[in-house]
Amino acid sequence: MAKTKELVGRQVPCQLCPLRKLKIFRPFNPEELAFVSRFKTGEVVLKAGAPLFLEGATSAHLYTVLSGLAFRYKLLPDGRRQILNYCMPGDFLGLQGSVMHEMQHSVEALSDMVLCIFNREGLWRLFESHAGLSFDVTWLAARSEQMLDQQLLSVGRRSAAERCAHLLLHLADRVAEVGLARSRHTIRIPITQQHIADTLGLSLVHTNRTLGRLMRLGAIRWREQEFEILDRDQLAELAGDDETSSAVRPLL
Amino acid sequence: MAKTKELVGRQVPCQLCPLRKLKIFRPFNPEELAFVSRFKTGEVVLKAGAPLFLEGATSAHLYTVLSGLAFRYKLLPDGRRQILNYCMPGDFLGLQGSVMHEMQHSVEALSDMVLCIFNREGLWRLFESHAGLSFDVTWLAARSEQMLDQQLLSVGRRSAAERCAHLLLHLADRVAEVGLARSRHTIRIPITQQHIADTLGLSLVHTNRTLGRLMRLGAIRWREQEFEILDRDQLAELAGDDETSSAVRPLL
DNA sequence: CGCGACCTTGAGTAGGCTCAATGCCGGTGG
DNA sequence: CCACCGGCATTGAGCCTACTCAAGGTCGCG
Repeated sequence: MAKTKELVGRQVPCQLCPLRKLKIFRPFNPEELAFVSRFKTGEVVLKAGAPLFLEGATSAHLYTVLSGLAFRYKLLPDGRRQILNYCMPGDFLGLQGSVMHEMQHSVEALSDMVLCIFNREGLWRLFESHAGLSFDVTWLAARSEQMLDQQLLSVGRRSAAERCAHLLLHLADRVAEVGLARSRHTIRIPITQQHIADTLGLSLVHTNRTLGRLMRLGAIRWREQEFEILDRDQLAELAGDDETSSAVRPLL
Repeated sequence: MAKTKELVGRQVPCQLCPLRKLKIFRPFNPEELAFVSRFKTGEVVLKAGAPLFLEGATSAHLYTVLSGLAFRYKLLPDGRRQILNYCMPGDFLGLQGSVMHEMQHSVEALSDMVLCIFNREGLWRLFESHAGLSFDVTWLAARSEQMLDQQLLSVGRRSAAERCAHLLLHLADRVAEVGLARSRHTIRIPITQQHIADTLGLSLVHTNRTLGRLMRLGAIRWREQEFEILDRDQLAELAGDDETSSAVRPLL
């Protein structure tokens, strides 16, 4: 049986973290970098499909995604699943668990991933000693709240086609931000239509038909677990409201 | 013309804030209280229906709800509205605006309200000087993210009846937490069925019919802009998943 | 070669939507 | 004092979006 979760000792020192080179992340001063480096206790490697958090469990850890993708979701008792959002490199995970008693959502790897591990006590020390970094943590929390707001607007008030258009644009933008787009509009993420459906509050069948319609319109291309934006303007028009929220952000 | 927004100089000193007596709020030590008191720059009085924030505007202020209710919402260009959540006494508003460039959502008073005003720079001083309070701010952000998660699950995956049941329970619980329930289950909040509809991603007509069904089941009572929980168990059963998240929380 | 994961398509159903009209109530102006 | 109006709840009718059930296709893998 293949291991799905593997713990690795400290690997990349934060100072050399490849993510920091991206201009989307604000530069840290050496002192901050040193602290974050001490804050980090190791790395985990996750196989695609493996759980990182499970709803109801308590987690002593915080993570920053180094590479790979994941999604956050909740289940209803009868198995209906709602995907809340997607986690990309640079995202900081597990704050809810560190701050509340137990996890109120689950997280599952979408692709193989590597994550930095921090622990709760470290978070407390961070607040005690580094106002700037504390502010960063809060900033990140506010940002993810914003993304949830958008998602809620979509699911609550947009039609199926609008939702699809909006989600695909949003995903494409986020992927591009962290340098994962192979070209300007070609996105390769290991996502199935079932994921899309569970993200948008639609059924699988209807999602398939809606994507099919978008394909016939020439707006996108879909080929086994990967999609491509062909006509960004058309999608943006459909989506209605194209908030481009890509602001420079901290990376813990 | 009646004023809809009125600025008032400092009124209640935080040490005497009536909200602090509620056991749902964690006790602050005198030093913290003193700081928060300095952080506070005044109060606003809002008439029901008046806006507190408008999407796209920048706001220099943060607020804590002292009394009254509000709701946070987003609009689509064509006017469709999604209510994101409700704001109750003790809630801390405007963090997004303080932390990002501009507001990505609007807030409107549901009833007459009084709010404490803080300003951005104060927030920064808070982070610099009070690790505990900074942590509290983050805690509150994580909590509201959690509530959004729940709401998203509801809108994405629950049926109309389930959504209504869940929302009414949720509102009743929150109102009771801050001591606003007139009795164990009688909730009096100035909410219309249009608000419910916009919260749940349903049409007004369908919301009305669904509530009507709940009324005929004897689960709730609805009388002009106020409702009452008659059969909590039945509602909880319908809602499926009754997370009672009422944890002791900070009050800024 | 069979199986599992995923995408696709058809057919019938139903949950939820729109349009439209009615009733109630409180406020306002003549 | 009454007529009118606007905001809110309610109900009927018909439609359509999105759902369910079901089957079939492709591809990769053991």
